[in-house]
Parts: sequence; structure tokens; C-alpha cells
Amino acid sequence: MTATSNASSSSSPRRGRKNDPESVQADILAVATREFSEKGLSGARIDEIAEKTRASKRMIYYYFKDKETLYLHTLEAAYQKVRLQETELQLNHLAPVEALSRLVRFTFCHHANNPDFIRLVMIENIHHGRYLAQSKLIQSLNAGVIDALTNVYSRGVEAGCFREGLDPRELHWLISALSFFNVSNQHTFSRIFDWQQMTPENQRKLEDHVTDMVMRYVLPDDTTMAIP
Amino acid sequence: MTATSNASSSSSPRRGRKNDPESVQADILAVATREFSEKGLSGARIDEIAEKTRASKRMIYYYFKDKETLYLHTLEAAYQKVRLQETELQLNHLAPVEALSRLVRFTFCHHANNPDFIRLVMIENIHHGRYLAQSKLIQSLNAGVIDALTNVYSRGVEAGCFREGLDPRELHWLISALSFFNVSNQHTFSRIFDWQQMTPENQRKLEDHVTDMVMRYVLPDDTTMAIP
DNA sequence: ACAACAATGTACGAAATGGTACGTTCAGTC
DNA sequence: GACTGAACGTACCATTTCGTACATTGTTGT
Repeated sequence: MTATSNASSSSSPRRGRKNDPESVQADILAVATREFSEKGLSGARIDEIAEKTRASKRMIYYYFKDKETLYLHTLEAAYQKVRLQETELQLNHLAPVEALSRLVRFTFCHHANNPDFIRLVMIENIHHGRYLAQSKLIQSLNAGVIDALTNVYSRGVEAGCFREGLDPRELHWLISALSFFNVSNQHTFSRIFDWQQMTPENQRKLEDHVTDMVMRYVLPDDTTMAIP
Repeated sequence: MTATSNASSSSSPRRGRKNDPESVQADILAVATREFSEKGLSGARIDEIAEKTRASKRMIYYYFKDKETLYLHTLEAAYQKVRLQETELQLNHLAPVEALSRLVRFTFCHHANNPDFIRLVMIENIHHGRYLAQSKLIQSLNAGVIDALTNVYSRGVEAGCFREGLDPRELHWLISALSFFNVSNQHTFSRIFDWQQMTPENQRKLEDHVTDMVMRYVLPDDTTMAIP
């Protein structure tokens, strides 16, 4: 994210060059991400984004047309970044039980470490997913997650270590719900129940419990517990 | 919620009366609830609330001082309404397993039927729970939920039908997470995974799976499943 | 009946905010 | 080195939006 950066695949060093459009766009997007995720679509201020950017307000409209379009780009970039990290998980060469518990723990930690993304998704849900609906990009990005889980689950069923009859989409729904809620509702939950849930210790506990919960749900009824 | 309503304990019919402050306040609060839960704190417009109210904009500031104060009152009223419904559950005279599954199903359905409340909580979390922190009222309202669950759980442990070592607060966290996510993330989840999760049929399925999941988590390891 | 206070309507002010008009500089091309 | 289009800066406009000043009507106690 330094001054002489370069986006996309083609790397042009841009030594001593004054104009650097890619880096300007990336900078705007980075600032916009923080701003939108902090204040929401209606709460974010273009002027404030402009101030915090190396560029000027004029540039925001030059590259992104609209406040709404900028928001959409922000959302797309956030999903892209997240899904990129997810594909780095190699679950195929792990045994089903280890693969699933690893996936759960990864999702839990990943969400915890990307609160900006979580907040953007919350905000997008407040807007009834209207902007996400406009994005063909995001739709296509997310097929892989279900595929990976379907693979792990069916391997597990075949090996007899998972019970039959579960829908991978619903399984993903459960894992997402627990990992998402951990970040999304941390403030109200902490304050109401006077429980510092974001301390490293309590986060470790919650990660264990969430993993435990998913495994208990998937394992056959007669399995004795020993969750990785 | 008709014109001739009456707030608090003292009931004065207010026949043929022109001024009716209680009803005006209630009306403003009702409209504000819809508006804030739909658009958020920064997205909501006082002028729009005023238009949709029987009263005028002047009255909003007369009774509620601020946009922010109005929002806080809205939040408090929402919590109050919700917790009131929750206390109607009588779990004491049910066996632990039935009591817990009933609590889970109730929470799930309750959240599903009160999307406005869910959205207000989402919005409040976007604001880091700053307004909730100012409200002594809400803090005090919520102790009862944990108490009820603690009671059911410890009865279950004593009867040998629940396993030991679980924290009722964490249990409540898990139940809330699943029930909350079902509403809060319905839009992004439906669109991304092309799954109509809010159809009555899929809601019934999810309710069963959520209940199933909680019960499997709480029941001792050697229990054979037959979830109510 | 009348004072005193609560409740309400109308119109307006001041600041914030999304967006643009217009001009200037940079960098590659012939 | 002139030309062209992309990249960028500055100043500004129009509208929205929160909030209020001021006037008016209703209600209650004595």
C-alpha cells in the first residue's frame, strides 16, 4: 500500500512517475472500505473519504462515478479478498473429520480477523442485499465454498464418520451463523450480558465450542467425542 | 394503537379530547421504529418520520429532543417489547429437555417474526453499541433471560439429561447466534447461494436443524437422539 | 372566568453534503 | 516539439436535512 504500488497482474514499476492511477484507485478503495464499514452507506461521507485519501474528491467521482457505485466496488473488493484467502485452504488431502474441524476453525478465526468485511455484509443486509444483487462478480465467487464443503462432507459420509442426510448448504449456514454472530453482535452481547467475549481467552473458548458444536452435529450418533 | 390509546398504568379514556400526548408519542415511536429499522440511524430522515406521523416534525423534537434521543427511545421500546414476550414462556413446569427445545424453538420463531427488532440490533452493533451503553433500562431488562436458561440447564444436569460443564451464557450465545443470523443475513445468504431460505418450508427445516444442533450439543454423549 | 402551562402548526435558518464546471498538468505518440 | 487524451486540482452549486423561533390553540386548577 505504499506510494509506488501496482494493481492487477501487469507490474509496471512507475519509477519517478507522478501520475499513478492504479495506486490512486487502490487508495480510494482502501479508505472507502474503512469508511463504509465504519459508518454504513448513508453514514459515510464522501468528503471525509476524500480528506483521508491522498487523492481529492474529484478523483473519487472520476473513477467511481457515484457514492453508490463506490460502495458497490468496496463490497466487491471485500468479497474478493475474503474468498481469495479461503481458497488457500487445502482440505482435499485431510481426513474428513480433520478437514471439517479445520474449516470451522478457519472460518471462525477468519471472520474474527476481518471485522470490516463482517460489517460490510451487515450493512449490505440492512440494504436488503440490493447492491450485492447487482454484482455478477460476487455471485460467481462464492460457488467454491459450497463445493469444498460438499466434497468434505460426502467423503465423510462415505468413510462412515459423518451421518447421512445433511445438506451442505445448511451445514455452511450453521458454520457461518456462529462465526458471523461472534463478530457482528459482539457489542450488544458484551454490554447486555456483561461478558468480555472478545478477550483472547474467551475467543479461544468460543472457537472450541463452535467447533465442538458443529462436529457433534455432523458425527454419527454413536461416536464418542474427541474433537481435534 | 388506535387514536384513543393510553400509556403507563393510569387509564384515562380521553373521550372527545383533542390533545392526546400519549398517543402522539406512541405514534411517533411506532413510525420511528419502522424508519430506523429500515434505514438505520444515519439513513432515517426526521422529515420522513414526521410525514408518516399524525403529528408534525415539531412534535418529534418536542417529545424526543434529538434524532439520537429518538433513536435511543426506539431501541429501548423494542427491547422492552421483546423481553415482555419472552417472560410469557413458562419453562419451570416442563422437563429440562422439553423446556430447552421449547426455548430454542421460541427464540428462533420469535426472531423470525420480529425482523424490525433484529435490524435495530444490527444497526446498534454497527454503532458499536454506543447507544445501548447509555441505557440503564435495557441492561436491567435482560438479566431474566440468562436466569431462566441457567435454571433449565442446572435442572437438566441434576436430572442427568444434560452434560456438565457448560456455561449458560455461552449456551444462550449459541441459541441467539443461530436464531439471529437466520434473520440478519437472510438477504446476502439467499442471493449468494441461490437458496430461498425464508419460505415456510425451509424455515421449518432450519428450525428443526437449529433445535437439533442445540440439543446434540447439550445432551450427554451416550444419548440416542429423539429430539422433540 | 382567567391565569398558567402543555400541546401543536408554520415557516424558516444554517450547516452539511452529493455532485459538477472548468481549468491545468502529465505522458505517450508522430 | 506539438498534439491528444488521461489524470488531477479548485472552486462552486443545489439540495437536503437537522433543528428552532414564533405564534396559536387546548386544558386544567382556582
